[in-house]
Amino acid sequence: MRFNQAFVSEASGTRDRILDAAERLFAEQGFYVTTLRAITQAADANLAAVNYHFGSKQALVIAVFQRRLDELSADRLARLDQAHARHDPPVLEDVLDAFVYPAMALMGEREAGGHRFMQLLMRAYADHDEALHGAISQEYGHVMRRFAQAVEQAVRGETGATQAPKSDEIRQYLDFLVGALTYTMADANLKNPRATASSLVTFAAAGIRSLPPTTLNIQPTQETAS
Amino acid sequence: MRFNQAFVSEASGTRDRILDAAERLFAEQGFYVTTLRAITQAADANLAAVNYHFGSKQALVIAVFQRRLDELSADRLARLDQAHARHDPPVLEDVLDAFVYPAMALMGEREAGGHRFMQLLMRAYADHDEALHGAISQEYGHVMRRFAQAVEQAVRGETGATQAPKSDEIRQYLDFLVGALTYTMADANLKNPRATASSLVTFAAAGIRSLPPTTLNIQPTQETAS
DNA sequence: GTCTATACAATGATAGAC
DNA sequence: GTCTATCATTGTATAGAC
Repeated sequence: MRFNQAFVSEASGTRDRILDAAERLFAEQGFYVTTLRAITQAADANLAAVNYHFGSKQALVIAVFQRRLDELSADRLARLDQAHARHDPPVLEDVLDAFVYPAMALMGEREAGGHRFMQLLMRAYADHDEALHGAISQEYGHVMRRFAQAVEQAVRGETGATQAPKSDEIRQYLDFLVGALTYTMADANLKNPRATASSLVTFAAAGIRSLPPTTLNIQPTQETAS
Repeated sequence: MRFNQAFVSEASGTRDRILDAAERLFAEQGFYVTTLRAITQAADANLAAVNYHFGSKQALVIAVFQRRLDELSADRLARLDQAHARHDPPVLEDVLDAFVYPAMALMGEREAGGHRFMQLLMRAYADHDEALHGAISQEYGHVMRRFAQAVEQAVRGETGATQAPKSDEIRQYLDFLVGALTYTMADANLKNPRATASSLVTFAAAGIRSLPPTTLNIQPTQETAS
């Protein structure tokens, strides 16, 4: 429904200019304090252009967001494919690294605006904004499903057994990983992202391996001392 | 500097009414969308009363926040003391449970507003608000230090060795726990908080136990399959 | 000291001309 | 598609009543 858009080469440059300016300003100042007037001024566009192209400020936020999120998801899935190619049942650490590394890579890339995106991700989850939350979980759902599948294969491959933890539990443990990752990477004072990401993979791998196989009633003794 | 405040029994009821109304509305709608006019109207107070008693909307947010946070911290520390009383070097799971349980308990308590507080916590970390972030980390810092200490004792007690993982690494792994906890509990669709909290303790305990002791150069082989 | 009424600048959004 | 003009609403500040 937007054929003209693809036809004209530099047609609606304003839309992209607004998108770029918004991303930069959101990263520098955050959603709330960044005004549409500041965005349009930086983009050399008119105030009303935002509402024309995106409908609302919230819609602009989602648009800016989704662009990065697509990038992140693509990077993760590519690395997951690599992990699969390396070993038939993938190594658990490789799978987790495929999930964690791309997020960490965002930290160093852009001009000091990497961790801002993680903050935006946190805010997206914290917000009651159903539209934003829905847009993210739709994209995220697909990725998470593939990673949960890969983790299940990895765990089953390790034990050599046909039994593996239930999918629901694996999904939950992946949620733990997402939480730890998002929270940690959102820290503005994070010193060594690379080392932190590595630690997180070790941490999560140990946690996932602690999952008991399905329908296995034998449990390790809880009492440890004295 | 506020002696009259303590003297008069029901003196400034408006301040508390505003605090209560703000908490409820923030929980229901979030920081951003909740206007001061809506708060003062719900509190049956005048608009200007907010700025008189708190100075600004941001200061009100912090005040609302700190009230719950103090409650949460006190609960956690009390349970940590219980864990210490149970075993001399505390059991790792007990320590982690002392940290996780109070947060989970918030979910069921208040009239469907429990998980909202966790969302507010996430939002606080996601926000670029330095004042809010500072107010939280100041309170949290003390608590986290005590828990890191307890975890170190627990791990050292398990191995029986005098060596334990470095404090910095333990602190980092606790950050992972905080992230996973906050993220998970902020989910509005969380079905079984109790079971989730239990899983999280198991998950984190395994992760922490995977930490290598200090100055130990021997590392486990990364290659797993074939 | 506590509270109220009122005013102010800035914001997101919209309508209509071009 | 773009722009100007305009709107209602927001957080905040002030003057003054009790």
